[in-house]
Amino acid sequence: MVPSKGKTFKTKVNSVAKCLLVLECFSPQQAELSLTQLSRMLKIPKSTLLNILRTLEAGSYLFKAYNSQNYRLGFKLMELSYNVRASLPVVQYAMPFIEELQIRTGEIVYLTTHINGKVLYLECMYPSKRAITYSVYGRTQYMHRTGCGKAMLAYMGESAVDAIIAKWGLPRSTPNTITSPVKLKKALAQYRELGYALDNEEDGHNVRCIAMPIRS
Amino acid sequence: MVPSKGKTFKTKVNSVAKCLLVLECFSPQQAELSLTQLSRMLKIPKSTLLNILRTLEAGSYLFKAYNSQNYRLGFKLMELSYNVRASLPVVQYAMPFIEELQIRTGEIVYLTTHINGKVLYLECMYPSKRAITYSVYGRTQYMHRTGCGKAMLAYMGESAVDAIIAKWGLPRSTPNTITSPVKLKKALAQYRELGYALDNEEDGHNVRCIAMPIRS
DNA sequence: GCAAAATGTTCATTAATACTGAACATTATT
DNA sequence: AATAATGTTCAGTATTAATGAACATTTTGC
Repeated sequence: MVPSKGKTFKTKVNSVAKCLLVLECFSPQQAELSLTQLSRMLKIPKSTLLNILRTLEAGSYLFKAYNSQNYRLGFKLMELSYNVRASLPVVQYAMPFIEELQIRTGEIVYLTTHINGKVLYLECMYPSKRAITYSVYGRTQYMHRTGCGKAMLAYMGESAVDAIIAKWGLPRSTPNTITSPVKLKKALAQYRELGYALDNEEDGHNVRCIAMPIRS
Repeated sequence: MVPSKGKTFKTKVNSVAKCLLVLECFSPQQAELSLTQLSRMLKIPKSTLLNILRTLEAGSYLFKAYNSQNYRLGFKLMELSYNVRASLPVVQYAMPFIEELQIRTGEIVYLTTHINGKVLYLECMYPSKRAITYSVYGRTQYMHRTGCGKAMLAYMGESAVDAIIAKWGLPRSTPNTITSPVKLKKALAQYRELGYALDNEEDGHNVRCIAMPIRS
């Protein structure tokens, strides 16, 4: 369960755990990574890593960037994520409601869940006047600085909330971000009374938000 | 490269290759799979597989479906696919053109690439009147029965086209689907002359399509 | 354009551990 | 309740994943 400090997961198959960690090294900020970079990040010898990288590459989970030796996340992951989504009944069921909500309010509507203590965006619907319907599908964000995240936190046990704070901290994004555990918990209690959560420019300037939890 | 018949990839790390094959067993039609099902599909002993499944589960690449013992693809894959997309400059660059094309034609516009001999949908833009902007991002489709696929085939070498036919065949979807390699190649030659490819209800009824390749 | 540094790749050895089947536990079915 | 099917544990063994040193290649600095 708990990652043993330093090395891999220590949960069963070592080389598999390593290959998963490799995939998680990439991010929008770090779209390309070299063998040595990965080796340094994961503290795995280059020769060991190369075997893993080649296996991932053979399966289209990674590919070598054009005219560089660096690796990038491969298209196979897109294909798989389509299967995740296509088999998520929540999204299908929720779409009509999302649409109605969008039309009634004229605002952007998001559908989210949580994974590993972070908000995961599943679906969104923009006002039709807005030109580019940039897909947020798969994006993650800290829970404490979004309405959606706080709505979910409000209905978790205190120990679960503490675990998330311990894991990710409460990093600040704007002057309004709640960065104190005590204040956060007070806010959560308030949201429980209200039945919905608010975000008052806690993540982005001029971004306010109201969020309702869907329970069970 | 070529998967050795029966077992795994035979490309370097065995257990990693197996874990990748596990992920690829799932599909929208087979969203849930049990240990025994997977064991039968992959011809891997249950006890071996269980270790791999647990490792994948620990990393949120799989999870156990509520009130059943079956596995499902996990949210981590969504997260990763977001990183794939966010780091794809093509999508960013192409969006303004896609938008313009959509507005000028009033039709649905797709941006696709290819992976492993199939079409992969990257982005789409619907007419604003259309209510549900169902995301196709990550969907795959046979190349021979879509305009996009044939536009790409038209500019591949003949050996590459043959390899794709050998790999996937030319399965029929409508009476108009091209199911003969010879006819397909004639069509491709025609598209090369035209500079664009057509789809005349070859995949779905009442679905026609025109497709242009973006080269280099 | 050359030398130096950094990065990528190969390979043989071995220590580790992934794999396995048989036994047991649990759940589903009749 | 009995039976079948599926999931889980475990300890031994052989496979092979992991490794560092040597070599190849690419990039950098001058």
